[in-house]
Amino acid sequence: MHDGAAQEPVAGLGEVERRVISFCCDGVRILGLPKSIGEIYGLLFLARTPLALDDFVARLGISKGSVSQGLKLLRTLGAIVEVEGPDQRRTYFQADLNLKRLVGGFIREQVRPHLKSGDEKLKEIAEVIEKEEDEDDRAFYQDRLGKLDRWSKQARLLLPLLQRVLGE
Amino acid sequence: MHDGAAQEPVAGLGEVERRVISFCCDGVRILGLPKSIGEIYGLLFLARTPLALDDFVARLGISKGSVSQGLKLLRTLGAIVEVEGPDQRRTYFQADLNLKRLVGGFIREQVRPHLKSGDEKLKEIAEVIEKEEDEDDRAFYQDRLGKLDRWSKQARLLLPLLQRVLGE
DNA sequence: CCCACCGTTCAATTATTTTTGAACCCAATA
DNA sequence: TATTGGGTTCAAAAATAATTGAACGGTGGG
Repeated sequence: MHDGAAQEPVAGLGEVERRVISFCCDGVRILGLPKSIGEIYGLLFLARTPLALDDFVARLGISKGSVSQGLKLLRTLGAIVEVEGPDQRRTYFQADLNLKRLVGGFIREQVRPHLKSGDEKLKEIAEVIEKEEDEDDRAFYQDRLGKLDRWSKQARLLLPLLQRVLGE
Repeated sequence: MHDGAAQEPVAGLGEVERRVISFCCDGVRILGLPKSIGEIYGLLFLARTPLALDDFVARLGISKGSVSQGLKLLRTLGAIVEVEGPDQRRTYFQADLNLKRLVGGFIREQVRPHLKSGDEKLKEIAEVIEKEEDEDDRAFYQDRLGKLDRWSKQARLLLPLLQRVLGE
């Protein structure tokens, strides 16, 4: 799949920044998010003052569109938060350094919806199996579906646990 | 990103099979694996007898190359297992229905390597920070790096717990 | 009420990942 | 030792995802 090596260097940044940003890119990659998200979060994570859209464009060298979308996603995840800044007309952001909230946001926005739609699919499958004529087939399918149901339940059970363990 | 809807129908299969396979595709997608992996696992999950490479090619309508690679990955994950079959010359497989082993394999093969290389990156960053001249900058960077270190440790801590909770 | 500027949107482009299929290797068989 | 058939490999093609940039909407200041 992806091998974790070889990242194009990010221009106009100090070495620590470049490396931390690269680390964040790896991190969001594992979560299935695009690199630009990692760059934006990484830069903000190391920023001593709030940053606004144009700061990301200038320092990371990525487009306004990408930054706008990235900030939107990170905001809905709760990974960054809007704050006041020097220029009244701009929207400034700070990184939220609380891991618990970060994980919570990711689960809420990216994981739960999948589990939910998965559950609906399982229900539909159960209905289809009901209609199966052959007794043996029906029993076999029901057994297998039971497995899937249990797996899905365990996955859902896991989430609160996950949040608790990662609680700051 | 991906929205969980709209899957092209799989030909030559019963409705239950099609649906379960689609469910498996969603599942592996969440884990960041390609659709073909989900198709292969799904078909095998519903198979009453062991299947060999050509069975997957014929029933799923995907190429020999994809099936070969998919079986290889699923085998290293421990999600499927080689078994004897009617034709001595072929290699047959069965799905492993034990969730614990499945999760264990995924963590071992897909998660741990990332955490490991992440740790190495953090060590390198620490070294770079040491060289920072400015006292304030160094302190600030060290604080932030501490955060990342803690997060990385918590992620690693999580894995055994995960396996325990999902233990059949 | 107009202008200037910040941020959003989305069709087109670019980058990345996945799949294909033909060439190949190897073992079993004749 | 040639042949056949199962399985692997990998370069090329196809599919998918991410990024760009130009056009647009809205807001605050003049």
